Amino acid sequence: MINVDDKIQELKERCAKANMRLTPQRIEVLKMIAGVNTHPDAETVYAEVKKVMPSISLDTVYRTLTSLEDLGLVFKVDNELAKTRYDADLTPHCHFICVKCGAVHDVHINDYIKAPDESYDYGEVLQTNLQVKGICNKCRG
Amino acid sequence: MINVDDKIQELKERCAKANMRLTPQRIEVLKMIAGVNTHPDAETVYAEVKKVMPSISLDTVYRTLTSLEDLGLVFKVDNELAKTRYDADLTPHCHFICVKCGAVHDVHINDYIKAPDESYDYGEVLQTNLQVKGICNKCRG
DNA sequence: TTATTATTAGTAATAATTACTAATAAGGAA
DNA sequence: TTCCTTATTAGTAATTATTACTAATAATAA
Repeated sequence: MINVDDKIQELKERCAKANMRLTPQRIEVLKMIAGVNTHPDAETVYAEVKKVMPSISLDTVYRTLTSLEDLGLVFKVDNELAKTRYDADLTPHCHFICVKCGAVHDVHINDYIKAPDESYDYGEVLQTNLQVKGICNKCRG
Repeated sequence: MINVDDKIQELKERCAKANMRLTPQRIEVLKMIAGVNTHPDAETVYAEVKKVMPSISLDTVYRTLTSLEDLGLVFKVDNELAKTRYDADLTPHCHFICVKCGAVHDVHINDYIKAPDESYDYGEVLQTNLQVKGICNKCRG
């Protein structure tokens, strides 16, 4: 599990560097995502943060998630489900995604490569795929 | 590139087995996806199929894509973009996704593992991630 | 403390996808 | 082939995740 305090410290530094304000909304949203391993969607983040900050709006959560992504503190977990899921753990790792309930679990790549069948206990594997993301040559000009 | 005729043949067999009707809409939609390597979204499939079948509706395209997926003839390419992209090539392979324009290119896994930097010429890599999809233990009961 | 302006709350708008209904046509039976 | 049954379709309305807009608020620097 990642260290939430370290994460908030990083938020402070990156906001300062990017000339962005360190708002309690940003702190709470990041704290929430970094504190769980469930890879929550925007609505879930909203519901959780609302408990400690009842005035926060859904719009702010969406905007904040985008800001945190721009700052390189969280990223979107690719999935074919309806809702976008977020992860604050930036160390290289993979995900097991249940296509039925949408649960997202971390998978440790080295263990998985060594013994895909025994390395974890998440469920029945239907498909494994590798995504490489970047900027294509056309877009680089 | 996959053989479109073989793909249509498979559609016939699977429809028969699944008690689903072999409609011209299903044939045209599958033909379109199988005939390109651009991993089109629903709207693009709609626009293309409309050229040869002007009466087709967008709703039918969406339903047909789901049917073809259920039949195991196409699958959704995971991406964090707004629109879902489809692929009819079921042989194990990976994708390079441009986070700027949304272009999706095929990447051949063995080449990529051997020499990630030289194996292809799609663009600048920002992130590589592996997704494992399946049914989690909870959902299996 | 004050001023500047990025950020927020609240709400409206957008866009992808799904649901609904009457009409149509695929495919089996006669 | 022709007729029937009912899955499927076209057209449109509804839904749902996400984004945009605006006036009010509050984080930072002077």
